[in-house]
Amino acid sequence: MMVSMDVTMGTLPQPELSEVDVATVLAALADPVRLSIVRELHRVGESTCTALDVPVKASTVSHHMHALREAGIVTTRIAGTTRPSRLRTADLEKRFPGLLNIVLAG
Amino acid sequence: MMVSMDVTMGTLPQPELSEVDVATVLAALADPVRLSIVRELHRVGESTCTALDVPVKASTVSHHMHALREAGIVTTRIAGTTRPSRLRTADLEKRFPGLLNIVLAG
DNA sequence: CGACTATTACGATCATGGTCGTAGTATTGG
DNA sequence: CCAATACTACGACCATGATCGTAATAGTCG
Repeated sequence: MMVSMDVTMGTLPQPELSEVDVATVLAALADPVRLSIVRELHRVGESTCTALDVPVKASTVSHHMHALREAGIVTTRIAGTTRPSRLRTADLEKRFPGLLNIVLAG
Repeated sequence: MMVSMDVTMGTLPQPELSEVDVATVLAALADPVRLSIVRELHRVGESTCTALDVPVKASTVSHHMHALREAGIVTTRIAGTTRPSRLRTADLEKRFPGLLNIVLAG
């Protein structure tokens, strides 16, 4: 068995939050499945697509995660064959103050 | 000529903002035309559908205003044949603190 | 290498909703 | 009443995107 050689894995491509406009973020959040994904990520901290408890197929979850990533809402790191994602809480709060709280409160 | 008999005209049906869920508001705001309507309403205070400077036909503007009204974002009063609308700024700030500022800043 | 798992890419289907035109309603003014 | 204006209701068309199944890719374990 190999010891892990590099803890600093890469992340999937994601935009600078300063370059993301409001319309993109709102459109990404205007979906019930994606809203539940965001809330679950906030609750558990980090999760892969298959571990999420949403009523759609895995390929659909991947599609939604892609949309959330392109909107700057989540960041996804590469860990072996898995792609754990988590909310970009600090970045979002700086760019859109209060937005995350609004979404999580609902 | 008749003097106006009743300044207290009615308003078009609108929901209590406490009964509006986040998904509805986000979906209503996730459209470029509706975003520009919201921003213009904030700038001029109040406006009718035809007076708004948006690149769509009047019937489409009416459709969008209907969506914004059902989402609790605008209130529309009845004034003769016109229907001037304005943002429900205070209600929105109480229900979704910071949301309006995020939208208007973009 | 081969089996298994996690994920993504791709194409197909289908529902949602943005847009328009037309028609209908309501109010004002002549 | 008649005309004009503001708006809405309705139906039609069409682009977008949510969903799925399948296939392809990549890592892990033996």
